[in-house]
Amino acid sequence: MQELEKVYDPARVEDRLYRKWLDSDAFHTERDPEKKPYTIVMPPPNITGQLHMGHAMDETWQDILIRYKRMQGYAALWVPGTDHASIATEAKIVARMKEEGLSKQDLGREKFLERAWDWKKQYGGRIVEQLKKLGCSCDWKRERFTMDEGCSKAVLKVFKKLYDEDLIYRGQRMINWCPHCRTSISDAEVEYKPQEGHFWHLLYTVQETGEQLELATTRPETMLGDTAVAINPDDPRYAHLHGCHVILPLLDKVIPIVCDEHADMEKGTGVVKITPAHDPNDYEVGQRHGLPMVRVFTYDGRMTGPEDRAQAEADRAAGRAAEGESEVLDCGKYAGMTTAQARKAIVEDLQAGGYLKEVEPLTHEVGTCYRCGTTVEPMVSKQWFVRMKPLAGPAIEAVRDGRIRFVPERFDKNYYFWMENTRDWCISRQLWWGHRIPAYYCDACGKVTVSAEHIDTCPHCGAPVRQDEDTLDTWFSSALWPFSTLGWPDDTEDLRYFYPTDTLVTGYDIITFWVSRMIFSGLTYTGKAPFRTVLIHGLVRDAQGRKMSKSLGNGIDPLEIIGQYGADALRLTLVIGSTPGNDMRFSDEKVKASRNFANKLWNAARFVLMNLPEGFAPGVPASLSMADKWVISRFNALVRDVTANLDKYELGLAAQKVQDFIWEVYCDWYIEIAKVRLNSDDAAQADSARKVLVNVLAGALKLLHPFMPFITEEIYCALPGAAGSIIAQPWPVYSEADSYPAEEAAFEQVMDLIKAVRAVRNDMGVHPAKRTRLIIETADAAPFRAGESYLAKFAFAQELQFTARYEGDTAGMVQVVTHTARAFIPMMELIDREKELARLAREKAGCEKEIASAAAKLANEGFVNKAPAAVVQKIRDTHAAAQAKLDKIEASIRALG
RNA sequence: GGAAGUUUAGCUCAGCUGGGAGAGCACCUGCCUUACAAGCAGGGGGUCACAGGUUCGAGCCCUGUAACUUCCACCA
Repeated sequence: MQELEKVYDPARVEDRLYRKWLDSDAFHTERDPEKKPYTIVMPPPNITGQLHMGHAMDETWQDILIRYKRMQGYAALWVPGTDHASIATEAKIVARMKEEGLSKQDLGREKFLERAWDWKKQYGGRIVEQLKKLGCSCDWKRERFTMDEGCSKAVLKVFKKLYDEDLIYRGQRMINWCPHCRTSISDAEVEYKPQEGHFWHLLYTVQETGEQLELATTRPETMLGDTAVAINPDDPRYAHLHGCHVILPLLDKVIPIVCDEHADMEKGTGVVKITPAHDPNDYEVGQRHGLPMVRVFTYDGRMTGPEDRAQAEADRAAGRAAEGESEVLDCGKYAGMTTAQARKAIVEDLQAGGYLKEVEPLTHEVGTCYRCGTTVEPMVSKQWFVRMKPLAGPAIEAVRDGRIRFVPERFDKNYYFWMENTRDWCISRQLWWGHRIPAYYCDACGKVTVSAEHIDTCPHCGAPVRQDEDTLDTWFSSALWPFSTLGWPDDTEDLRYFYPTDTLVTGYDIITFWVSRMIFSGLTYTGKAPFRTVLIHGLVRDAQGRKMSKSLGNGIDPLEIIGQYGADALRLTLVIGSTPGNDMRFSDEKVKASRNFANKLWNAARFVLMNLPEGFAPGVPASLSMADKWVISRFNALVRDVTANLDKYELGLAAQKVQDFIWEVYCDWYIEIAKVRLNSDDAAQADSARKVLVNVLAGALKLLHPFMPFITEEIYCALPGAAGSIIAQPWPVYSEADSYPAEEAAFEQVMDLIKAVRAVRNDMGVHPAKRTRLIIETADAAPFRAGESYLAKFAFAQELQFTARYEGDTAGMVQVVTHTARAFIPMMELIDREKELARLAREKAGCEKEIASAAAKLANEGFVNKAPAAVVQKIRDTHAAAQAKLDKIEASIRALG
C-alpha cells in the first residue's frame, strides 16, 4: 500500500476483492440462533436480460441494506435468482429461430423447450456475472430460478390448492389477446398508448320503421361481429324503437336493438353497436341480454375465414368447445385480411353502400402488449383465472393495519386502488416456456383433473388424459418468490428462520405486477405477509430526463460506467441525491463527482499510511488534544445520524453525510491539523495523532462500506490492526463517552478565526506564503492557546500574541472579527483605509441584521412564551454572540478613525 | 374522467417531528501549500411556482391556482 499511485484505479481492485469475498464465503448466511435474521429476496431479473441502470439502482440499494445489517450483527441473507420470463424469453427464442427459418411448430414442444433451456444456460449466467461486477453481496449458494425444481413444486402446489378451493377456475371470458405473441395476457400487461385514429359515423337501417340510426365506432372492422345495437332504456329519442331491429350493413343481417344502461345518452348519438366477442363492455351487454357472440378475428390478428369456421364447428362436434363458445364467422371477401386491411376495405365498402355518414379524426388510448407493443385485441377465449375478490381483501388489510409498510407511504394508495378494482387474473398463456398448467382432460368421461403430480390416466374412468397445453403467467411463479426460494412448500428450517422477509426493494412500476401478487400469495399460502417493508425507488432517467429505452438508444450501460469509473462510483451515484419513490437523472458529471470522492478517500488513506512508522501499534491514545476530541466527537455524532438515516431507509442522506464527514471534517481539517503534530518533535503527540487518524479513518470506512464496498475493503485491509475483511466488522455504535461538546465548541472557535483570517487575506490579495504577526484579543484565550500551532499554520501567523484588550496602534492593522475574538494583523503596505472601512461596514451590516432578527423574535411575547425553551435559548445565544461581534466590529471601525 | 408526484441557486437535486435556506456541477478570484489539480483556500448567486390560511414562527401543515410528469380508467 505504501507504493500506491496517486490515482485510485478501481479496475485493479474490484474483481480481486470480489473473488476474495467469494472465496472466503463472506456472503453466505446460515441460520444462527444467536442472531436475528434479516432477509431480502432479490427481484429476479429476467434470464434474457442485460443489466440496466434500473437493476443497478435496485441491487445497489439492496446491497447497502444487507451489508449494513450484516455489520450490525444480523444473520443477513440476500437470496439471488433469475426469472424465466416466459413471454419475453419465448419471444426472443422464436425470433432467433425465425432467423434460421424455423417456427415453434416446426420444432415441436419438446425440442423447443430443449432450446429454451440451452438459452437459459447460455444467457442466464450473464446477468449474474453483471450483478457481481456491481459488488452485490448475495448468497450465491442459494441462487434460485423460477423454473427450478423447488419453485416448480411450489407453483404446482399453489395451483392445486387454489383450484381445490375454487379460487382458480377455467372459463370463457373476455381477455386481452396479443396477436404477435399469440397468447392471452393479463390486464396488468396491457399498456395504453395514444394512437391517431378515427371516429367513423355509421348509419344502420331500422327494419321496422325504415329510419336510419346513426352510431359511431373507432373499430369498424368489428362490425361483422355485431349482434345488437344498444340504446339507453330512458332515452326519449329512441323510445319508439324498443323491441325493433336493425339491418347490419354488408352482411344484411338482422340484429336486435337492446335497451342497456351501457348506452350513454350523453355520448355521441346515444346509440352503440354491440360486438360481444371483441369488446369488454359489449361482452357484458351480451351477457345481460343473452346475445350470441360472433368471433371475426383469428388468433393471429386476421379476419376469420371458412377454415376457421369449419375448425370451430369440428371442435363443437367433437365436444371440445365449451358452453357458450362463440360462433365463428366466415368473413367472406375479408377473410384472411389483417385487421388493419379489413378496416380499410370495410370502410370503403360502407362508404360505397352509403352507410358512412362522416369520419372524424381523434386521438385515443389503445391497449398494447407491454412486451412487444402490438395492439391487443379483446377476445373471448377460454382461459384459466385466479378469483381475485377473496384474495384481495386480506392483502389490502395487511397494508392497512401496518403489517406491510410502503416507503414512501404514498404508494399504498396506488396499491389499494389496484387491489380494490382488480378483475380476475388471467393466468394461462398460450406459450411453451413456463410452468405447464397441471390440468388434465379426459376425452372419455369429459372430466378435468388438476394434479400436482403428473398423471397419464383419468382417475375417474382410467382412460388416457391429455395435459392442458398452456403455461402459466410468469408472474404466477414470481408471486411465490419470497417463500418458494426459502423452501416452501416444505416446512424447512430456513423458511421458519428467514421468513417472512424484511425488506423488498423494487421500482414503483412493478407494484401491480409483482408486489401486490406476492402479498396476497404470501398471506394465502404461508399465512404471513411476505415482507415488512416495501422500499420503492423511481426510474433512472437519462441526463435530459427521458426514460432510458432501446428505441431511443439513450440507455446507459452500467457495465461501461463501472469500467470507466468503478463500481463504487456508480453505486454512490445511484444513491446520493436520490429519494425513495422519486425518479433520478443519471449523468456522467454525477459519476465523475463520485469517482472524485473515491480518489479523495484513496489519497487520504495514502497519506495516513505513509505517515505510519514501521511497527506502529494502533490503539487509543493516552491523551487526546482538543482537535482529537473534536474529530472523535464529530464522528460519534455521524455514527448516530447515519444509523438513524439507514434505519429510516434514507440511504441518500446517509451516504451524503458520510461523504461530507470524510471530505470536509476528516480531510480538509483533521488531516491538515494532524500534519502539525506529525511533523513535530514530540513523539508522543505524533503517535496520538496517528492513532486518531487511523481510528477515525477505520470508523469512517465502516460507515461508508455499504455504499462503496470495494475501496473501503481495500483501504481497511491495509490499515494496521485491521481484523480481516471489513464486511464482517461490527457497525460503529454511538457512545456518550465519545461526545465532547466543550472541545467541539472550543475548536470551532479556532476554526472560525482561521476561516476569517483566510477570507480577509484572500479578499486583500495577500500571497499565501506571506506570514505575519497575529494579535488575538479575546476574553477567553484558552481555545486559541490550545490551537496555537494551528493558527500559526493556517492563519499564517509567524508570531502570536494574546491580550484581553488590545490598546496598541491600529493604523497599520487589518482587523478580523469573529464571535469570540478580534485579531489584528499588521499589513501596513496592503491596507487601504477606505476599503477596510467598507469591509467592516459590510460585516457590521450583516451582524446587525442577525441581531435585529433575533431581537424581533425575543421581543415577540408569543415566541418567548410558546416556543420550546431550547429554541428560545438558542436565539438568545445567537443574539448575544452577534451582539458581542458587533461590539468588536464597532471597536475596529472606531480604531480606524 | 380519477389519483399521485414534481415545482428550492445557471444546471441536477437534497432538505428529518415546523425553529438560523444546503450540496454537487457550472461561474469568479487566488494557489502546483510534497495525500489528492479527480486537489486546496476564498467568493458571487435563491420572494423555496403563485395566492390565501393555520401558527409566536411555514420550503415543510391546510385550501385554492398554474405548469410539467406519471399511474389508473374510459372513449360506442
